[in-house]
Amino acid sequence: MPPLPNVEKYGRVVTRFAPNPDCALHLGSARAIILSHEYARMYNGKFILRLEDTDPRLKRSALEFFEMIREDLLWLGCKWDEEYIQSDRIPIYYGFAERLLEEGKAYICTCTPKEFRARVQLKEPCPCRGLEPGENLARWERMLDGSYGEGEAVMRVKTDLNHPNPAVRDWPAFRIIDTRKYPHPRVGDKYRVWPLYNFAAGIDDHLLGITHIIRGKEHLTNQLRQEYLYRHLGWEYPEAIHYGRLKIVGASLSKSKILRDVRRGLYKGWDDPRLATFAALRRRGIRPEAIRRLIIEIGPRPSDIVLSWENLYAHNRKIIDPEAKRYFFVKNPFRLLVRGVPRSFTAEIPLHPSRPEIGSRRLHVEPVNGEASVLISDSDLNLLREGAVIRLIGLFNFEVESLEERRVVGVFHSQAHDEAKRLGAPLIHWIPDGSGLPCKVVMPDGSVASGLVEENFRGVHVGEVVQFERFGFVRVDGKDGAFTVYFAHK
RNA sequence: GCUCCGGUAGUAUAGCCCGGUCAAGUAUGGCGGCCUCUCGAGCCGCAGACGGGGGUUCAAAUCCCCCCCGGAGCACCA
Repeated sequence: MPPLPNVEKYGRVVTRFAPNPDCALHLGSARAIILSHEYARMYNGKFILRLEDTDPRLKRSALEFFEMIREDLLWLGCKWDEEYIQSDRIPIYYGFAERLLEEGKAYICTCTPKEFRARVQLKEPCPCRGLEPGENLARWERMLDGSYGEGEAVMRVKTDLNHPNPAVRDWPAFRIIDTRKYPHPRVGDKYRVWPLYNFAAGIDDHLLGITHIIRGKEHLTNQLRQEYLYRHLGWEYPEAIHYGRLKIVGASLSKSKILRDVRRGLYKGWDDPRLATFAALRRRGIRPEAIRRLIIEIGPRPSDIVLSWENLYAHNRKIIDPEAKRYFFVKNPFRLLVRGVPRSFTAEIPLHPSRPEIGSRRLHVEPVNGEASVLISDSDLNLLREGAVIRLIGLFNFEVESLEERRVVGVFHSQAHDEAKRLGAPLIHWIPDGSGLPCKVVMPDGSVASGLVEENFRGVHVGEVVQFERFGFVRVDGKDGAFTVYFAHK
């Protein structure tokens, strides 16, 4: 990662991650989290988690997300040194509001948004802008005591009406929310005047001693706005780094969309494999370290990017490949009868091809009247042309005799693997007929593949990531009755 | 429309500030080969990019201008 700017100016680097707990976290937040955490770690600094739950109405936070966010951060390996929740800090914001009002640096505006916008477009002040501090304080009191209803008054921070960007002119800092109608999940209707993002975040970044803000570039104009607040208060704005927007092919990283579609039941939950939430990635067997490496590789550049899933999978594969045990999973089992099998065979196959020390698994085939029956995946049927020699991995080679509607019939050819090599015979996986544990594989697109996994699979524990040979890496999700695994990637 | 930010191979990233060593490095993906009793891993090789146009300069991915394209913001959201 590139060095942080002006580190020497500050005693200790302090970064923060400041989400609104209104949805499950997803890959889109990964940059803010991991970069902030990683930089803090790199400079031996401090990483703060700040929950920004200051909108009880439109982007309403929910208790379940507070906890989900903490879980995700821990899972990602981003332990925070301090935690703050903005709904606990309302009186602090009120204090600064009053100070600004007293000093004539903010005013209470009772114009309608439309009126205000029209004026500010023309760089003209609204009538409220010239009010005396006394009157402003009185109006502020009326906001607090309920004399003003929702939408009837806002506090605005004075900026520059000539600012080229109309969006930074006298921006709103507090608004009224009828919390009896829209109670806040943590503090109910205790407050009816709530700070807006730029006020709360601006105040907190200073108060918490944040030295480096790492956030998306959609906040670029927010920095402009907040700089006025800092000037009013005599503070110095921290270093701010704005990274570009991150997308990943085929997944929506829009909180509101995810929220809506989960609520609608389009998805099975926050960890539906079609989602790019951390919960979903976790369930699929994506390791946090893979996400961390990916994000660090991407860095804090300001350009927008569209990630390919392969970018993530490649990192993950490097992590899980050395530890994933190998098993045979036969998707949509199809019967293969091999005639002329001279005796019984036991295949002994290592649990991991490059780590023989961790042991092996055995599959036994007992012919009846010289006929051995095994199950193979229907996806291998295209390899079985009449006359073709095929090797059943670890077992023996056979020659295809005939393809029937419900089974393939072959004849024993030889046992040696070398013989298969010599003939260039394809290798396919299999399980003994009559064995196998039912297993469902939940794919990233939400579809489900089913089949049988070899009996040796019985010992795996939930959460383990294994490789189904010639199929892909999967994470064991459940083993009550039938097995359920989630597909990670090839 | 206005304000701002970006554009290096399929994807991601290095280089850009401080022009030459960049006929552009790396990872991943693709292709080919080797190896391996997996379509995994590993090894070797191949193909693949400076958005376009001008200018400055002995020399430009790097500096300047114009254009094109992409994105963000323009909320009593965060």
